[in-house]
Amino acid sequence: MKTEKSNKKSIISVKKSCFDLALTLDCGQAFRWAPTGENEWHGVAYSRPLTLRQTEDEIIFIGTNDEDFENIWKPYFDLERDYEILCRRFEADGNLKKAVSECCGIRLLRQEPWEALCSFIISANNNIPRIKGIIDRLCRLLGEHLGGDDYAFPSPEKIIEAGVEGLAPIRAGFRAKYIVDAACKVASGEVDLNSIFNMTLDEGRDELIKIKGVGEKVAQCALLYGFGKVDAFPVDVWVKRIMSELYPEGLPECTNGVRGIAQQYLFHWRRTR
DNA sequence: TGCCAGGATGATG
DNA sequence: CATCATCATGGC
Repeated sequence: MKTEKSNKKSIISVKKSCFDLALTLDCGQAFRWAPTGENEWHGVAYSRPLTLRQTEDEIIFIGTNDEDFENIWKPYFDLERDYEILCRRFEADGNLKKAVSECCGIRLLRQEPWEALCSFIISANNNIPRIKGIIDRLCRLLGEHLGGDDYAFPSPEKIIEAGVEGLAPIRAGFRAKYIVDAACKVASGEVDLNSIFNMTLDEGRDELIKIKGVGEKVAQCALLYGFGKVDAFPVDVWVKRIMSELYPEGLPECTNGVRGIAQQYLFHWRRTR
């Protein structure tokens, strides 16, 4: 992945290689990106608004600067990982080869731990369009206004301040009390998110399921999307079907160490057919 | 109307 | 250890 930086107007572009905006931003791993035009998307992460545009052979980052690109967006879009090689690896398996042929271009997003945790608490027994709606209302209600139509993801403190009753307008249903419980345990340090970066998958899972509403699946999603643990393996209804139909003996060898990324390809491939 | 959606929980067999 | 009702909401 080569990076071309232009000195003018804080526009940065990267060579498009296994990087498709629609696939990456709308494959069920993040919920705060929306299309704003032909091959153009806008969203907020780490309290930074960003617009992205996709051309024939490159992805253009609009509204950022060199520092944020290096510190925020490079890790966020997993730009250091060679997805060409990864896709070759996956092609060793017949089913994954089909998924890669249709979904090559998905990159695994490294989101904020707290936002990823909350997002997947909200995802419980829910569908993607409504998850997006609830998170959007949550950010508008309690998130810092960043100008324009952009809001940051609210801090645990703001959510505690609102309480379950205060969250009523976001219409999260039974999940509201889980969001507040997560906020309390994170704010008090009972659950230390930063320490999870240095934990094994099992240790991280045990830490996260202290929170009400966080079970095996939500914990694995948080580890995968919020902590960069690409071997975490969330199993939802779709992946459950894939595993019982395609891999009754377990995942193939070529997914070792990056099971979460393989899962993302399989999940999206299966869900969109 | 009934069913489904990136589930967790507590009770029951 | 496997199964089940319940939790609330919007889209179809």
